[in-house]
Amino acid sequence: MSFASKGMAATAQDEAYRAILQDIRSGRYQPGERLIPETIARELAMSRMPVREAFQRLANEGLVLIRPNRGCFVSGLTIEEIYELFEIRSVLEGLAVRLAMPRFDAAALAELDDHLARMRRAGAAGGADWLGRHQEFHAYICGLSRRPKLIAQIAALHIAVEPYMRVWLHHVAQPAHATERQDEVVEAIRTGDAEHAEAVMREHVLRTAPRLAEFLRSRGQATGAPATLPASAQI
Amino acid sequence: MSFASKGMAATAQDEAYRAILQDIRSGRYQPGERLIPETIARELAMSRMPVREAFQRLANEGLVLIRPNRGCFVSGLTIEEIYELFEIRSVLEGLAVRLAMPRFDAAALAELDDHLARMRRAGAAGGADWLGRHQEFHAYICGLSRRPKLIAQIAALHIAVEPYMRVWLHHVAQPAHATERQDEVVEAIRTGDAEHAEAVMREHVLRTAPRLAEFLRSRGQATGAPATLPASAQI
DNA sequence: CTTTGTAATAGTGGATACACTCATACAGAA
DNA sequence: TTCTGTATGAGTGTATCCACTATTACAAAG
Repeated sequence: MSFASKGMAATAQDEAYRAILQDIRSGRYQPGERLIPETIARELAMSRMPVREAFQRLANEGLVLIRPNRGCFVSGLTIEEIYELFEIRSVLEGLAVRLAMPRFDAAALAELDDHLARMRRAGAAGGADWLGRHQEFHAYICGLSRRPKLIAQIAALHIAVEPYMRVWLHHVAQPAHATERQDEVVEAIRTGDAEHAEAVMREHVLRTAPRLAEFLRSRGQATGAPATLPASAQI
Repeated sequence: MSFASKGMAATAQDEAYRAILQDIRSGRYQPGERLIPETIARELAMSRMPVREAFQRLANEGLVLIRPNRGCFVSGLTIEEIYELFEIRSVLEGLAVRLAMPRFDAAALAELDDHLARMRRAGAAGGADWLGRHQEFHAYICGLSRRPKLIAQIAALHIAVEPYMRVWLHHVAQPAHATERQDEVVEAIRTGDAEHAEAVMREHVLRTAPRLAEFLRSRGQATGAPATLPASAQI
């Protein structure tokens, strides 16, 4: 399983949330695009109200920006913000792998190898679902940390950059799946040294950022104009 | 400034959010307690709708748990969950201080000393607002990282444990403000060694967890019964 | 042609209304 | 007495409605 939410939607609001999330992740709704509750409500055969509440949730996760009285916009990330998300994810996934270390027995290591194989296969097959496999790989490691909140936060970070990763992987000849070295992570885990695994994971996560940034800069397009306020922003 | 949100509430929903948040942080609403929209709405002189939307936001931040068709409950944290939050915060604040390092000039260091002094003063005066001062100290350091999302996440983590910290500080003879060594953090920052400062900050944050946990265990009370689902939970 | 004021319209936030779910209390059966 | 089924009421989720805001288009004045 990757970073997709499980279970069935119990409520209309939940249904709306999943639908919109899906459309943002897939890129159907572009950064900067305005989301009109009425339209979406009609599409999903419900009223505007549950859609509004779905907007709230998405806004809290930073995927959408609600400007009071102005509407709801898919939040575009600046390159700096993308960097920031990678920085945060690097330490969180570092923590996750460190905490997961005691649970890497032979079976888990075998599972890891399976994930590597699946990723390689997906990469060779054109890379269409490489991104999903890659997320599954990370999700599996994080899952072994047995820290629900940590896992949720990491998932949210994966999702936030997903649209950008998607265009990157789609438009570029030698994207991540050719050059990323997940096996380094597995190798580090195999040593059994938690500190080392943490350091390698950090490095691994961070490595993607500059390359993605460079691509987005080259397209000039990275930055969805309206800056995204981090919802529960404080200080 | 500590981890309080700034600005005026633009919308009723925002007003509700702030009011409820405040009451959870202060402990007026106890973990496990059920929040009834109608009641709160009456208190705030508005309808139940903006209150519901505030619930959504709070649920995403993990402060409240919405059970479909069952109502909204202040989420109690188990001791394990509290540990988890400290773990997460330790790596995030470690990252923050590392990124902030280049901005610690003489003026910033002086400011830091001011914060230390304020904390000591608050501690000596009985500790009533020590917690606030302590949060301000951390907020100042994190602020210098210039990473809005990172700052927001750290703030959310501070807030989540705040109710527990509050009872601890209130009920215990020698709480954090007597024994915590914030000066170690400042010392580490003064060395100019980013890696070192990160390590010390991590250690510093983690140190509180076992003592808080012990207190809560002794009261038997830590765990608000209904487990808190991490909102955007995935995998 | 540009600028500024105004009207029309689309869209937002909030209040109310309604149907359905769940919990509790109670009555009747075992 | 205990168990089970039912009724009742509180509370939730969604739809609809209304008032207000913002934006746009357009017209009049410079």
